[in-house]
Amino acid sequence: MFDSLHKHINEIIPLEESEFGEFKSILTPIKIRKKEILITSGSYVDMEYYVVKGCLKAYHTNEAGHRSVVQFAIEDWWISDFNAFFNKTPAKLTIEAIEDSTLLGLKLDNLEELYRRIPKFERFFRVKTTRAFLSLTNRIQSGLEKDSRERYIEFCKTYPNIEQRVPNYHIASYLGIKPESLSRIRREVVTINTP
Amino acid sequence: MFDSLHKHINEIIPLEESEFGEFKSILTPIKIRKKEILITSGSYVDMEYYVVKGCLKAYHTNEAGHRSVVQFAIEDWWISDFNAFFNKTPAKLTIEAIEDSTLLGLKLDNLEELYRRIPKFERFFRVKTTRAFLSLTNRIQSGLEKDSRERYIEFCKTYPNIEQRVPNYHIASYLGIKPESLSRIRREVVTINTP
DNA sequence: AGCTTTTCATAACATATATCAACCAGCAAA
DNA sequence: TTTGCTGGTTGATATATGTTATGAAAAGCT
Repeated sequence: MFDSLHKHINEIIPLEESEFGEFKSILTPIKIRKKEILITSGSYVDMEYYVVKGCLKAYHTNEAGHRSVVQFAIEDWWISDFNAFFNKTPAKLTIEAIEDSTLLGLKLDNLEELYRRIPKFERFFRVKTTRAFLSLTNRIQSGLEKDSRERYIEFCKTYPNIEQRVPNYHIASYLGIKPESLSRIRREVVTINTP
Repeated sequence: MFDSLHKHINEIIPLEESEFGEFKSILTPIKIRKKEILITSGSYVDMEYYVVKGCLKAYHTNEAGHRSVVQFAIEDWWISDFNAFFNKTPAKLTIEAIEDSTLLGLKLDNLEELYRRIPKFERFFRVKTTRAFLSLTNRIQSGLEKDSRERYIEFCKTYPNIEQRVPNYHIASYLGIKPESLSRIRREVVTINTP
């Protein structure tokens, strides 16, 4: 249950066994079935979640009722409505399991207490957040200068494991296009690659 | 010169005078004139920069030579090619002054050393990075679900001080549209607001 | 002041994507 | 078996944005 997380942290900050033990003690294991809701839009968000096993999506619903997938998460990723989590405001996102999933929940209060007790964790999360920030800058850059086909191809290369697991209409939503458009793009891309 | 930065940090982490003194000692004051290049695409990036006074843009140039503005920076913001800075890889962005500017440069090595000596700074930059991450999630969400007009209006509301200072074609580029499209949008928006 | 460059605006036409509607295959539930 | 649901595809048309070209006002420079 905790092995993948231990490894995940150790790749950035080597930990004593006891330090990881302290971390473990503030985590809440959670099981969630496909289609169940982890975070409901409008509610307060007291945890961020590490994905041990499974696949989830975070989506936003606008005034017109249209949904956009803001984030996917699979094994070894963190997911939450981070805005709501860090600012203690009501969630604007909904988070739903795409597959049966196993998570480890981490509360903000416990995290801040952990930072005080073991500063290594402050470093770990600084590094993680920096990397997350950098990957968002890349996503924004793609959105600015690439057309839909290029973004789709890039998505397949960057996240082959996600592309295999989630329905195409979720990917379309993540790319900011309609499923019909993605279908047409896929037809062209597939045709080009199969002579 | 250092007052605004001192205040900027103190709003997140109250510092002893001596702690800020240590920070000051690793900063490099830099003056740059309008249109001068701060970071050249392809070069290595040894600093991130705090803007004391002025206005700059970070843009990416694609294979076809088209440029997209990835970031603006005005007083109290940080700017760099953060990907190149943190990963010690060649810059993919160009950073150019839009106005004569005064900056404070911070080297990665000095920053990491500072983290070891005064852990408060690790906390400060964790918090700053978290906020930067959150603001990028908002920008991505806007890109997914809003059309160009809405994104332009949102930009004007969020960054009125930037909208006043930079030419419209820079804003168009930041929004991922062509200046001609922004011109059309502005005509409609202005018409609606002036009966 | 006079000249050049920058910035913004406009128009006509081209293209990509959205929209709307219909359809189909696979599959699970009844 | 039928039924309904999910995920995907296709076609006709509408709309938004890009492209190309032109011009004019504003700003900067000598």
